[in-house]
Amino acid sequence: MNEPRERLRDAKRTRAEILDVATTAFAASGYTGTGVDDIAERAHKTKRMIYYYFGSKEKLYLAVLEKAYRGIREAEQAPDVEEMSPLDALRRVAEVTYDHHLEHSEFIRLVAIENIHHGSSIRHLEPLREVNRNALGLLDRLLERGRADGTVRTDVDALDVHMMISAYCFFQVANRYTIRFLFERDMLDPERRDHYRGMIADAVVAWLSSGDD
Amino acid sequence: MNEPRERLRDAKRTRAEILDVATTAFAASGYTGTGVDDIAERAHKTKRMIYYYFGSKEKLYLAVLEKAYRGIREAEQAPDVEEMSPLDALRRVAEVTYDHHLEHSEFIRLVAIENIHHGSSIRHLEPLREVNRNALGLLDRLLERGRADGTVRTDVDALDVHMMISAYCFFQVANRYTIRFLFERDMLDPERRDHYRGMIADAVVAWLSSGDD
DNA sequence: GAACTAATGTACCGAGTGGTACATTGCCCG
DNA sequence: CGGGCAATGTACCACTCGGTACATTAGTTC
Repeated sequence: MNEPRERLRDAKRTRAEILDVATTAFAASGYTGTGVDDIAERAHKTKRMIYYYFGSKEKLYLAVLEKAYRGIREAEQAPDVEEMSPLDALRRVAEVTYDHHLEHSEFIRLVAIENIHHGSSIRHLEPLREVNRNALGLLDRLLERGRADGTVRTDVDALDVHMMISAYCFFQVANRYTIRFLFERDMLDPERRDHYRGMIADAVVAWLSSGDD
Repeated sequence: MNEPRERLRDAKRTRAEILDVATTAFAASGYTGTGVDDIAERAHKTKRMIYYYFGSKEKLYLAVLEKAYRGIREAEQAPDVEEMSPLDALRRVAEVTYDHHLEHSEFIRLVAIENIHHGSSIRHLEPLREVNRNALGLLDRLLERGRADGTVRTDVDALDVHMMISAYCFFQVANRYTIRFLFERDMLDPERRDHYRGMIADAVVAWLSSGDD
């Protein structure tokens, strides 16, 4: 019953709302394609507020990028796979990663945008490196177990596997539009989702369980 | 000895030079990130010429996109694999596709840019659909042969395979910058090229030769 | 070589955009 | 309750950028 009364001036809320709208806007239209005025209007704030809280368009974009990256890694619920066999676990990881990507297309678009700009912004987000490298820990342990019991090939590391899986998921989301136009197939069609999830899972398992001699 | 004398006014050459510079510029900085003045200057032409030959920035970009797409498919030297076993042939296709992507990063960036813009431009390039669908013919024949002799799983089609391979290659090129920063690994390092080429080749073969029952 | 047009150069406009100066008002604290 | 500052509103600037009007020159044609 202690609902905090709706205040007209709420720094934290204002800042957060701007950040949310900015995330959507940048993801939708790119950095240069998004106007500060647009963001202000869509957030029902004035442009003045954006500069008050973020200082510049560039810094706002930086805040968006950082929050998106942190959010994605946190949301990445490490599936409980420590009990499973390495290969079963890797299959599971592939499946979870697939769903995760499809549910966070906004983040994927931000990554694409950042790469278009040669990573000029992410460079300033040093702390993200740690966050990201840690994300490889789970894969690393699974591969190690698999190598130990002879079920997983020995010539690939955690990042290799991560790349294989992410590439597949990323591609479908990021290139949805050109694919749909050129091949008349919507990769995000819910009807086909099981098929595509199964594809990467099958590929990863088959690949990793095939010998490297 | 009949060198055509260097003319000061050469419509075809001027147009072609603008198109080349524009391709590089758009690929490097995106659509909104590239100014018409920049292109003009770097092509040693005047802005006036761009409008004379292309009509608008949008139409220039469209011309760039079309030329890039056509060029990439033509350069796609279909490897001579009709004599090989289906699986060997598919391995070869994966390897060739990998190299092809790495050598045409400009094109890949244009695709990424186009998807950032929701494919709003490629929509106007109807003829490209035909070109692209034809590119699947080779894969289709290989899969058919493989299914016939029982070496290839039956639950995937040519586009599925194309996606698997392209996704992997595209990802490494398109996301080079964020990957390099976050994981301190350059996916385009020549020293690792054989490893990464082998990875997708192994994965495709292992995947397609694994059963689907 | 005169005439005609394709091809090019120059100078400018108007809208949009990132950013800011200055005024104002709600909220908390004593 | 009233002062003081955090938070917000308004109006504006400087500049970029896509696009164009108009003048000019190189090539071609007869």
